[in-house]
Amino acid sequence: MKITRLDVARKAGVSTAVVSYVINKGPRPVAPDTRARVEKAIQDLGYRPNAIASALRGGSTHSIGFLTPNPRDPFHAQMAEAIERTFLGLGYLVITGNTYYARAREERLLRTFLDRKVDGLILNSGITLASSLAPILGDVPILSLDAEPMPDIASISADESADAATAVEHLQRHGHRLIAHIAGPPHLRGEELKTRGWRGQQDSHHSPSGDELIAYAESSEEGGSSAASLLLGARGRPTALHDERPTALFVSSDVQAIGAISACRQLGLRVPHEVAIVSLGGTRAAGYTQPPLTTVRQDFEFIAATAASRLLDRIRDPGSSSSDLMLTGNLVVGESCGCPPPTSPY
Amino acid sequence: MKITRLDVARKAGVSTAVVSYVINKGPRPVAPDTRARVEKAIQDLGYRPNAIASALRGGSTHSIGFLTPNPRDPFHAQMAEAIERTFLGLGYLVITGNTYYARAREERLLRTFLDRKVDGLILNSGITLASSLAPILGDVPILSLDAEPMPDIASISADESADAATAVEHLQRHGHRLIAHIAGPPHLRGEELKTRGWRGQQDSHHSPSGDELIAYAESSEEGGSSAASLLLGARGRPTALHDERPTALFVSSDVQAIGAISACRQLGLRVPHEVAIVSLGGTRAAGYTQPPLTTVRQDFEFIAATAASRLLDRIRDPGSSSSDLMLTGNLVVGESCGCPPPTSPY
DNA sequence: CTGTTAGCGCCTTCAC
DNA sequence: GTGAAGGCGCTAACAG
Repeated sequence: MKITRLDVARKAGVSTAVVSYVINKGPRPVAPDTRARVEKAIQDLGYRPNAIASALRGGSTHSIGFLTPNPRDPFHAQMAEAIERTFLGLGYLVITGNTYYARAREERLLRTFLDRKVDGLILNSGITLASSLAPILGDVPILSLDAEPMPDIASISADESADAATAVEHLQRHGHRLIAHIAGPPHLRGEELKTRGWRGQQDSHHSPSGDELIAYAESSEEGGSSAASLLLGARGRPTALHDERPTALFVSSDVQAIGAISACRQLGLRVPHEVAIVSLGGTRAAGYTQPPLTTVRQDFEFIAATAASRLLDRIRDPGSSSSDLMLTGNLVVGESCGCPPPTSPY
Repeated sequence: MKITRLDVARKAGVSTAVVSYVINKGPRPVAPDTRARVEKAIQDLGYRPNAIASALRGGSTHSIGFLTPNPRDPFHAQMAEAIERTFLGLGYLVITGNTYYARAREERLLRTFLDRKVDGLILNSGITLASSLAPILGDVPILSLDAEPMPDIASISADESADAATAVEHLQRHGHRLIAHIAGPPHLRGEELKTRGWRGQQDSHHSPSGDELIAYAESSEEGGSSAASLLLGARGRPTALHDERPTALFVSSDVQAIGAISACRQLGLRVPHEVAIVSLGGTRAAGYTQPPLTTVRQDFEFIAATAASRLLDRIRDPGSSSSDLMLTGNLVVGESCGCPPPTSPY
């Protein structure tokens, strides 16, 4: 039942080499009629080359490994989607591994990817690529989507700090001073940068930016919800410096913002009237909250396309130097910040 | 730079066969001290077996292909997550392909999976597995998560029709008669079953179930939003039979329900007071809408675990007969149906 | 233009 | 308990 190249060769009355030449369109020319015979034999037999054997022989696997932290977070889900689609379009299979920010999983997946000889790696796991992993990486081309640039690893990332400033500034324009911050896990470089952006913008505006205005939480609805409860005084917790309630929240991710809105509602606080919210992400979900979120959007498709072209460049020419790219997002105005709804078309 | 088994053998002063025995714990015994020497050599050299070569030799790839239709839909995203996690825990790499309900993509991914000799396949692509694909499938063990049972393919699926009835019945208990239905693409078997469940439940309650109460839309926020606008008369469309507005919506998926809520808000209709909503899914997102969704939840973890054990059984013993399993979901009561909010814990 | 053939790295039967 | 060797299916260098 299993057809090998030898079967095709026999049926077409040629050698196996010729079959290879036909399939790979090279490296040697094949006479048109011979080619036709071979193609017919392939058709008739329903022959499919064995990708495993081909890979072993030294060809590439035409696959790349992709480490992503959390498919539940729509931000990462959309990124993953764009990556997968882009690479598939270019003939590469993307093998995705979810790390859930767990080092053990990250390491395990990385090993599997390398054992399977992926042609390249895209890392977006959010975990610092500590030196402990360096030795196992070998010389596979790597592209990082994390905010942490590493020597000899190309990277593309959002300019978290600038995006944070954009978000906070918008809230300031609405007149807010006491802008609290729902942050992601602080050990993640990207999250740290967002916090830094918030603080910088608040400082330059002479507005408070103390630690008591920050609540750290994981990037999930639940995380955003409990962080918001904390900051807005669910349990009547008075903030150390200011006994006023924050009038606005700068939230690290859309998904946390969804949780935060939910928490506000439970606390009886109206968004945006009593609490204004701006988040970072720009996922599709942001358009469907009540009220719609104001958020800073990253262009996933562009990131994926750029990632693909840079990684494939390095795969083709491993000697090419690695580059780093930082992208600023665009503010997408919803209503959670206090801006008026778009006038209805009716 | 690349270490092969021969290097290990040399360093340990044994033959390559012994190294194999040590690595695979068989099929021949190895003397304890020899084993120790080999293990040390492996350590020292940082040797990793080449999974490609191993697969070619005839071992398995320890990978399974997974076809999922749409990672943007949290329902499928959560399913995918559970599948990935479960199989990784069992030592299998899951290679996920997104089909977006496109036959061409489905076929292409399937081919790639087979060319790469995955040990098994999990299909959740939502597309009818037409006979056109049968020939390329060969004899790989397959488990389908689609609602359509196929001969010789094991399947696990939600009892869509029963779940739909559960949802509709809950709305009926709230006193609703004119319950419109936001349906998914009707060519998908699962969607058809949901519609059937809605109709059956309405009929048995002597409530209207005509086609004018159905709006078909893709499973996305946008789809749910426009379908809701249609049904609730955004453009003042009067329904053919009833000039009253439906008082409730039975929605095929959580993500559509999110869009529907958003549309209601834009139409100035309050949920649940003017429009009650119940959906199918039970995703995490359902808990964070305003108001929280009432939805029928499927147990993703259980489905994944069962899928894994059944597929792996078939991989180990290809002769074993295929079975079909249908699971009913549980109603998770939120507030979108009209039920009162849980009393606050404060 | 086409055929022959030597491996890629691994597993496993067979001999010792 | 250990070693030698064939072969999985494919590619590409080398001959013709």
